[in-house]
Amino acid sequence: MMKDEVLTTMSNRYQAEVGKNRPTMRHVAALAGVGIKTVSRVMNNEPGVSEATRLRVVGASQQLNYQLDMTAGSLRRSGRQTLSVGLLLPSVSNPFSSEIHRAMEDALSVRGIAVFAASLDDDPEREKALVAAFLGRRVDGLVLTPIARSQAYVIPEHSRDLPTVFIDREPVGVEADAVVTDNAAGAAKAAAHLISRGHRKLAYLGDRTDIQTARERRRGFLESLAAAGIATSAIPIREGLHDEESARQATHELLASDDPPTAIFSSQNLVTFGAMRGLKELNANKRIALVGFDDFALADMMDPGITVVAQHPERIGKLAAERILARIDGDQSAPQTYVVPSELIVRGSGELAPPG
Amino acid sequence: MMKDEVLTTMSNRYQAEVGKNRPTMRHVAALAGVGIKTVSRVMNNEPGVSEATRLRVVGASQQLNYQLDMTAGSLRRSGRQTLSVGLLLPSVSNPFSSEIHRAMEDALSVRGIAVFAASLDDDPEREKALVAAFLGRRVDGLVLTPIARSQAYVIPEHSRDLPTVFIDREPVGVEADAVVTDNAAGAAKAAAHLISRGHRKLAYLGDRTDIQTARERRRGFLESLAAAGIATSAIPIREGLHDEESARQATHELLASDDPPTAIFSSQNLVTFGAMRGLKELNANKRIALVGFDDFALADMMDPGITVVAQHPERIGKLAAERILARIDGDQSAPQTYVVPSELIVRGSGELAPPG
DNA sequence: ATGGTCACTGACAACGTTGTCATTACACCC
DNA sequence: GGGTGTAATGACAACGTTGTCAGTGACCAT
Repeated sequence: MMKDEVLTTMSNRYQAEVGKNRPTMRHVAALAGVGIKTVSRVMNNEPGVSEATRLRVVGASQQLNYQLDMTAGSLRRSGRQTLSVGLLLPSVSNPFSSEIHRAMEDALSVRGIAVFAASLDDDPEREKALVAAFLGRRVDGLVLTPIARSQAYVIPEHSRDLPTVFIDREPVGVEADAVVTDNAAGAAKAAAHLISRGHRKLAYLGDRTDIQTARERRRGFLESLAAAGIATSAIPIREGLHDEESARQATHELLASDDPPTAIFSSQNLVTFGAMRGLKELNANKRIALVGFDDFALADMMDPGITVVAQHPERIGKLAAERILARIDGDQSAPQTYVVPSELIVRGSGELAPPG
Repeated sequence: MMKDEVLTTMSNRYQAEVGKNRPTMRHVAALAGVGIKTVSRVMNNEPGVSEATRLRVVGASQQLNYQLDMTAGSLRRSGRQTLSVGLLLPSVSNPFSSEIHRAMEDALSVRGIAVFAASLDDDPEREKALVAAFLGRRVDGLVLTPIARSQAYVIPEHSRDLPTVFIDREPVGVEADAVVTDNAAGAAKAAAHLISRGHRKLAYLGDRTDIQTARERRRGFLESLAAAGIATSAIPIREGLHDEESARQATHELLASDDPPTAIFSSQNLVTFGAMRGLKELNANKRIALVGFDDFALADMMDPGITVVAQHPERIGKLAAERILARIDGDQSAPQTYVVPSELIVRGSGELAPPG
C-alpha cells in the first residue's frame, strides 16, 4: 500500500510532460522505462547499451526535448572538465584581439570547447576580477593578455595545474606559456627598411612606455638605427601616444620642427592612423615615408598604400589554443615562450625616398 | 572509539592543505571551525553571520585561496541561473559583430553575466549545433543572428521561458524579441541622397538574396527610386555578391556597359570595399558617386571619403542586452521587434555630381 | 550440471553547493 | 520566573549528473 503510493507519486513526478520544466534524466528514464544510468550511457555515447534500449532512450529524449546538463555532469565527472576556457583581451572589438579570438574559437571548437571572452580596457583591477569570474565558472584553461604590473595572482591556480597561456605580452611574476610577436625584430625590420631607402632622419611615434611590447618595439627600432651608424640622440622619440588624436598632434609637431624627419615609424595601429591623418592634413603623405606596426584593413587603398610590419593574430590565437589543449591533455613540460614572426608588407608609404 | 576514528579521518581529509586539490567549502569550514552553511553565507554575503565568524571564514578562505564554485551553486540554487549568456554571431572577428559583442559585454558585465560568443560562418548546421552547445551549458539567455531558414528549433526552449533575442535579422518560425536596423529605410535614404544630387542612372550592388536584410535593402532602394519617378527596370541590379572580389568584378562590368551608371549603391561592407577597389582601378573613384551600407574604419581617409549609411552596432548590442536582462528579470510582455535607425554619414563619395 | 565469461542494466553514492528547518543561546518583557 | 522573540548556526536533503559496483541472464566450455 505504502509502497504503491510512493511509486505513484514518483511516476507522477517524472511522467512525460512537455511543459515549462526542463526535463532531466529521470524524466527520460521514466518514459523509456530504464534506469537513469542507462540514459546517461546513451547520452554520452558510452558502450554497453543494447541497440533496442538505445533507440528507446533516444526516442524518449527527443520526445521530451531533453538536453544533457553539462554543468551537472562536470560536477561529478572525473577531471571535472567544463569544456570552456576564458579569454581575456584588451577589447573583444579590437580587430587584432578579435582575430585572435576567432582563431582560438576555431581551434577549440573542434574539441567542443566554448570560449568566454571578456575585455580588459587597460584596467588592471578588471584583469583580476575577470580572472576570478572565470575561475568561479571553473574554466578548463585561461588565455590572458596581461595588463597588470604582475600576474603573480594566478600562481595559486597555476600551481593547481590550471592551464594558462599568456598572449601578446609575457607575464611578470609567474612562469607560464606565452605566445608573442617578435616585437623588437619587427620594429628593427621597419627601421632597416626605411634606412635602406636612404632615410637618415627618422622619427619614432610610440605607445605608453608601461606596455612591455611598446618598450620592445622602441628597443628594436633604436638598435636598428645604431647598427646602421645613425646617432640615436638626434632621433625624435615621441611616446605615450595611445590614440589617434595624440598621434596626429605629434605628427604635426614633428613636421613643424626645425629639422623635420623624412620618415616616420609608428609603433601601433591607432598611432599609425593618427600619423596618416596628420600627414594628409599637411599634404605630406606622398612626401614623408611611413611604416606602421600592425596591419589593418584597407591599408592598400590609401594614397599611397601603407607599408606595415604585420603581426599574425590568427597564428597567435591558433598557437595559444594548441598550447592550452596540450596542457589540458596533461603536457607537463616546462613553460615556454613562443615567438610568432612579424612580416614586412610593402605597399608604398615606406618606399618614398628622402628628398634630394 | 569508532566515532573518533571517523572524526580523525574527516579532519584529515578536509584539513588545511595548500596543495593541488582545489579547496571546497568543507575545507574552509574545517579550517575556520564552522559549518559549511556558514561558509556559504559568508561567500554569498548573506546576512545572519556575526562579524567575528565572518572574519574567521574570510581569513580561512583567503588562506586556502578558496574560490566559490558557481557551477555547483547554480545546480542547487533556485532559479538555476548560471550568470552566462550565449551569443551567436556571423563571426566574432567581423567588425560589426564584435562591436555588438562589446556593447553586450558592457551591459551584461555590470550584472556579473559572462558571455559565450561563437561564430556561425553562414552555416545553418552550426547554428543549431551551437545553440545546443549553449543550452547544454545552461545559459540564462540566448542572443542569436539567425542564419538557418527557420528558427523553429528554439521553440521548445522558448516555451520554457529561455530569454531569447534575435539581432540583425528577424527570426522565422518563432515569435521572439528582435533588434534590427531599419534596412529598407536606410537604403532608401542612400538612394534619395544620390537622387537629390542629380543622379538618375544608379546601380545596385547587393548581397545574396537569401539574406533577409539584403532583400530589405533592395526593397528600400527600389522604392526610393520609384518615389522619385525613376524607372526601376532600367536600373542594373547585381546581386549574390558576397565578397570583395565579386563586387570588384561587378563594378568593372557595370562601368564597361553601354550606358554606365553615374552612381553606385553597395549594400554591405565587403561589397563597398570591392566597389571602391573597382572604381579606383578604373580611375573612376572621383567621378562615379558611391554610397555604401555599413560604416567602416578609415572611410574618411579614402579619396574621396566614402559616404555611408551607418548602422549602430553598439546600440543594437546594448538594446539586445537590455531585452535579455528584462526577460531574465521576468518580463513576460509580448515579443517585439526593436528598430535601430541607421544614419547617413556624408564624406564626399556620395556627393559627386553626375557629368553634365 | 557446473563454472566462467560476457553483455547489459540499475541502485547508490558522490560531486560542491544552497534551501529548509531545527536548535541553541541570549536578551527582553510582563 | 516563564514566556517570547531574535540572531546565529549547522545538520540534512536536494540539485542533475556520472563512477562504482553488484546483479541478472545468456551462452559456452568443461
